[in-house]
Amino acid sequence: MGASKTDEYSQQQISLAAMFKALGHPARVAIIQFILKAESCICGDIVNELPLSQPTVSQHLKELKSAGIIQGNVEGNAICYCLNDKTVTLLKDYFGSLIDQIQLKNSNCC
Amino acid sequence: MGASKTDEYSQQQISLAAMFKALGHPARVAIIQFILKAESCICGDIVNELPLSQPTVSQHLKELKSAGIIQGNVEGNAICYCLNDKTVTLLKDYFGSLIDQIQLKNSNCC
DNA sequence: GATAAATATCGTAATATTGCAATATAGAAA
DNA sequence: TTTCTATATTGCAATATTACGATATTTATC
Repeated sequence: MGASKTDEYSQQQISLAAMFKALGHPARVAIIQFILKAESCICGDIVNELPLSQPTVSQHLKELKSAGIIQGNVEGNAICYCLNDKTVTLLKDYFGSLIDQIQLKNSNCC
Repeated sequence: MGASKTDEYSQQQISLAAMFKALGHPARVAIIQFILKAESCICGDIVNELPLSQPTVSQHLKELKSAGIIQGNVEGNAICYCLNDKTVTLLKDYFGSLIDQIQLKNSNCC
């Protein structure tokens, strides 16, 4: 097949996986880090920072955006990309509760 | 092309992305949650829990293992899969520092 | 050793991802 | 309205992922 059986999992599992997947590429990690580090988050600056062509960066931005991790706003004839605080909070909470469970259990039985 | 240009990123970006990628599938999120929830982490129990065939589950386990997120130990003629605390701690620290930066900046400029 | 049970690997089909050149679109400025 | 600049989309090739049946491997038990 090749397609994943997304109808067999909980909604929480699906969205958690989708957020992780969006972060699961070095270019996209680099984009997030750049947005955090830089003064501005203008698309063109991100393109200049990464070792990828403009269309490829645009595609990665689109993926981060459709996963809800970033958002883009028109700013003159450029686009300003920023983190979507709501999704980041959600991810932090999901991930945090996983970590809490791990630490409660000290669960390495092997 | 299709292959990612992994030689163009920092080691930290590459490993962070690899860990996120390993978690970026609902089946693998479900596996982690099951290992956390269940008393045991026997491979066969995971296979029974998931809506996937044994070979497919085995493949997902292999991916989690090669990303360092879980480890497997032989236990009789079964295999006991558990979280790898070291990697989980690493992931938590990486991710935590991302979150810290986000909260310091309150960085949505758009 | 032979058999059974648990897990891994192989082979392969279907689909998704990654990357880029070429082109399209949108807004600013002339 | 033409032109320039910034970004998005399209089309396509290369590669990776997902899934499973068939089969191999491993370990326990007889």
